[in-house]
Amino acid sequence: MSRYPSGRTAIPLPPGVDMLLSRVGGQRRRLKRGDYLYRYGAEFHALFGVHAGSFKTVLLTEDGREQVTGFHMAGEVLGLDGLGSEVYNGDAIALEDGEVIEIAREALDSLVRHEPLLQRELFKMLANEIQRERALMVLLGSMRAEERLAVFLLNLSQRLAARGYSATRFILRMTREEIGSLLGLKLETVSRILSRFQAEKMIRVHNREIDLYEIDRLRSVIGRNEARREEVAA
Amino acid sequence: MSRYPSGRTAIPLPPGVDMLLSRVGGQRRRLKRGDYLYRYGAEFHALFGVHAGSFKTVLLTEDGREQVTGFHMAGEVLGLDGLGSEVYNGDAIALEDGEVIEIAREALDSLVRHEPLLQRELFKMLANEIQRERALMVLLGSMRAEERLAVFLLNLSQRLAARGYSATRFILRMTREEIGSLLGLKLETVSRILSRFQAEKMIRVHNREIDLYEIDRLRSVIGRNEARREEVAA
DNA sequence: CGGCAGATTGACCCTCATCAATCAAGGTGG
DNA sequence: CCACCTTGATTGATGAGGGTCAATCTGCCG
Repeated sequence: MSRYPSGRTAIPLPPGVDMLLSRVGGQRRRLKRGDYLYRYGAEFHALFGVHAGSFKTVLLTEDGREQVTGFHMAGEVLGLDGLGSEVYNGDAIALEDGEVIEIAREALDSLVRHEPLLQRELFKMLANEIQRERALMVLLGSMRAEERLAVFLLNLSQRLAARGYSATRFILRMTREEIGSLLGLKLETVSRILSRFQAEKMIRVHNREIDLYEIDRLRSVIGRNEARREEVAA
Repeated sequence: MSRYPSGRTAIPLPPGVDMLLSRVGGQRRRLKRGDYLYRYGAEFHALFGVHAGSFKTVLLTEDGREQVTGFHMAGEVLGLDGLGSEVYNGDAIALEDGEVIEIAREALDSLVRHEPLLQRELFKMLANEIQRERALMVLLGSMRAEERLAVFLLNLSQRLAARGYSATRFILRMTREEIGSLLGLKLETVSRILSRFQAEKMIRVHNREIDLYEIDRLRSVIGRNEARREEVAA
């Protein structure tokens, strides 16, 4: 289960993504930090498998609000929500230089028709996205700031580890403001709580560099408030 | 495109749902208030089209949190997120007596294989669910309590109107606590804000009965805070 | 008629937003 | 190569919006 894919970067892809890319992977595209992968309202023409770098997806509302809906790294697929509609429903922006593989809608459509397995895989990916967002809803709806940050750090750590990177030492690719936007907090709050975690010796923060010293204690931050009502059921 | 599927109540179904039900609709099932339509972790065997009544979907987390993820009425389809996995990922519970139409996975699988249109429809429904949840994320992440309730009331009103019911007068099928759970607020806050809206003569509340007197003012509650930073772009 | 779940309202307090000052790190142009 | 400027991060002081605790009220059902 634990592998050290060393190499330039031998990234273990999730099986579904792997299948998708090997069958319908097309054009590659390089992006520089700040580049838009796609924009809100643009015609949906392809999914994108992230090959290198990281991205944020942003949702814009009519009334001028904007909110980060996720950070995405190698091995993840962007644009899924466009599948059902004709346009992209938000922006996707590179947080650093990166590269994606296009999965053209056409190629997808025709292949999916003849490949039940692939079709199943797509449904699964859509469903996973729904799951991911529900988890965020719970976070936004019921967690206090400390818990949100703990979840955020642990989630990042876990995803990086799954890709063969260190689970305890990594670089944040996004600003405090972007983190705050995802978590429903202001950047000052994000900053303060990271500092607090550091003061409590659970982590070390220096700008974008993060060291997780005590993952267990970090984990125990989650749910250390809020009435735990059950414990023992009648 | 617009059809009025008979019945005592002429409920205009969304076209996708209509198609789905007419092609793969199977067993009907009656439920009483409080009954579970499906439970977290149960094997996924069918989607459900709501034919009458209303339901709440609830997400449960490992650490004992639970959160309402949506309220659903006639014409909506439940269980979509199970498509990609083998189990249901939350509970669905009847808020009042109701009836659903089962769409068995088997029937679905085989028919979808030969029906690109139906397949497309399913993708669209999944994508819509993602959209719906993103909207909730923005609500939870960036709106104040008043705004959340305004959005909630307007959304309910609009969905009821789309089904042929009054847009200005309706009965809430859920408790204050359930509303709060969806909106990330405590029931006391929900109650207070409804009272405030009433004091400002925008609505009338009496327990579960709601009258929307001034939909426009209610609409203007949304976004009447929060720095509107652009207005005129450079 | 009594009991109970749900709703309302009040008082108080805590968390987080807001406003603001300072600091650190890059990038750029001289 | 260094001074300058900009962007992002940190930290403090203050206050408001909701959470929490608690009392009361209202239907509703047995």
